[in-house]
Amino acid sequence: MENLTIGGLAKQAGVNVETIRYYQRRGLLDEPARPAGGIRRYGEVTAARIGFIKRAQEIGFSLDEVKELLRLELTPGCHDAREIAAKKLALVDARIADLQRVRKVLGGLISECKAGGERSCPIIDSLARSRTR
Amino acid sequence: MENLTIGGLAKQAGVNVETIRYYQRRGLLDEPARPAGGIRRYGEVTAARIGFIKRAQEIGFSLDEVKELLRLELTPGCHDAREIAAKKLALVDARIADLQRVRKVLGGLISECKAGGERSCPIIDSLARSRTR
DNA sequence: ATACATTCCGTACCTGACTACGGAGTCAAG
DNA sequence: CTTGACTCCGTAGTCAGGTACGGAATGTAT
Repeated sequence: MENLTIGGLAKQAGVNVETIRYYQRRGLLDEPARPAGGIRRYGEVTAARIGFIKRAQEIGFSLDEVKELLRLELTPGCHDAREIAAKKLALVDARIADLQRVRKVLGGLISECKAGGERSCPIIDSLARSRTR
Repeated sequence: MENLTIGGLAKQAGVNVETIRYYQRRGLLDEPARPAGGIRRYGEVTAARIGFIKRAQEIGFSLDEVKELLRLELTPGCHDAREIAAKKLALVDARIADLQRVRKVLGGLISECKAGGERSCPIIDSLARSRTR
């Protein structure tokens, strides 16, 4: 262990070297000490941590939130993590609702458009008029 | 008409002055000629155009797409606008599907979290483990 | 020992849609 | 005629999450 260079770590974790540096700057990963003018070495633990970050991102957490979750990893209890997740869930729900509204408008315009003759475009027309809803 | 200063236009259209300038730079609005060292004047047409832009943005078009739609406003026929809208609809659908997947994961974690005892947090645990499935 | 590959480090650049700033010019009111 | 508000114009900063660059140092293979 502690045998990976930053390049090896990046390969292992499936991310760009620059991304690792970026996470270090952001405080999501710490930088191991540099042995007297040599190069840093990393272990599996760090690779796992990057995995954690990436999985958390996938389910919608920002890097700041991931940082918080990583902090919580060390503290016992579930409460704070649950709160963060619940907040995120609410945002996701709201975003879905938004998009479904958009979907409806867009779908409506498109089918109007298909139905109509060639006179003028309902999509353009609808945008040109102030919203009647 | 053509009696509004940029500030008045901004107020009328409900946007920031800087936003109007920005739209001009982006080519969504044209800049009226400046009368010999004086200040530009704008009319209702421009306010309506800004409304068009804002409505199009609301239903998810990017400024580049809006620019395209504005261009299409002048050409007869519906085909191109419909194509842009259909592409956008597909993206929206895909995004909704993504978010619903996220929603499910997040909801699952939260309820696991509520159910479990105090031993360790299922949210953190799940992120710490490489994804099963 | 000489290439060549990597690392280190700071800094700049990218996307999208703005927002802010600063100095100079212009306009309307008092 | 001065004050204050507004416009004009270019440039720079913001957010997130990275990516890219460039020069110096270090590591590795031949």
